[in-house]
Amino acid sequence: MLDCQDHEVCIERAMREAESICQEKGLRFTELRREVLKLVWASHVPVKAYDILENLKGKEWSAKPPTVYRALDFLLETGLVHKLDSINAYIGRSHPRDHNGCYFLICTDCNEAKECCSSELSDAIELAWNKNSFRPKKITLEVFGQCSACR
Amino acid sequence: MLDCQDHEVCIERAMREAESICQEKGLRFTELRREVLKLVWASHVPVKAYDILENLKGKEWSAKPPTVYRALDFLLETGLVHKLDSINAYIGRSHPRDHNGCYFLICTDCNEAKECCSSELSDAIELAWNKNSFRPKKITLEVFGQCSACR
DNA sequence: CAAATAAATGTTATATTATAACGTTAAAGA
DNA sequence: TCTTTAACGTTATAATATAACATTTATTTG
Repeated sequence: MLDCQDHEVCIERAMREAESICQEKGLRFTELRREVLKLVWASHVPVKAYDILENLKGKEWSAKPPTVYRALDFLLETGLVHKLDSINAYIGRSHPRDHNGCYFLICTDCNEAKECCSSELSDAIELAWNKNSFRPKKITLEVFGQCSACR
Repeated sequence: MLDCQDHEVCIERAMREAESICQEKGLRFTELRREVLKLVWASHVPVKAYDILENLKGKEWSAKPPTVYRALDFLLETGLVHKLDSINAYIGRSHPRDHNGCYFLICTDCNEAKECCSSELSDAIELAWNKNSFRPKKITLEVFGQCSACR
């Protein structure tokens, strides 16, 4: 369980931040993209693309796979959502303005995913790359285990 | 480019180590599993399951998807190969006896993947989990970027 | 050793995840 | 307003992976 008291508040904060980020960057935050982001934020549990698809169909949309994947691509590029590659699922980013040193702790019991930012960690990672004279572009760091509430 | 002078030697070392690990653990290292491991080790570039499938068909095997996925599952469980979740590809593990603190540096230019072990890194990671009182079971850490030879 | 059991593989079918390609609509810029 | 571009609709299909059940091969046990 996350320390999110009222998830409605959580969603609204995320939507407001998304609005302002898109405005700043001159990006079009369309109805569809808004709706998909809301569906991703519907819980703190990572969601699957085809679940979003089903949910969109329940509303007025004529949704087909590309509908969802395009919206997700936009949200990923903008840093508003994160894809958990190891489970092919998507999760809203709590700190969409910080693009570095963030990773996810995914509880295998309750499925909740918590976004964490740690500069110590990103420093250690950077140090390790330097040793290998490797120039990192994208880091995928996903940790599965038990969260504090589930043990 | 990796500092592997003669890849044949590299493959043979990996196969010998696999043999002895399976023997120690009392696991059956069958012809099929051997062949799949060889195909994974054919290069230092991560390979796709369906490419292995095609290669198996080129030999005497009656290979279908489950043929390959089962063999890969065995090799994954035994720690002989690693799955790179972000690209759905498989790579031979150079240090199959060390199960911790290992990660992969994948060059987006030459596609080569290098296995790295760093205790500093795994310590930093562990520290971060402790802060979140999270008990990690599986860590996926994949770094994409440019290797030293490609810059 | 032979029978029983378990493990591995064969086989068919299908589920899941994702994208290509092209047409249409809506928005932004000139 | 016209042109251009970006977003979305639609059809089809590619890529990745597993379920379920039959058969074969290896191991264990009586």
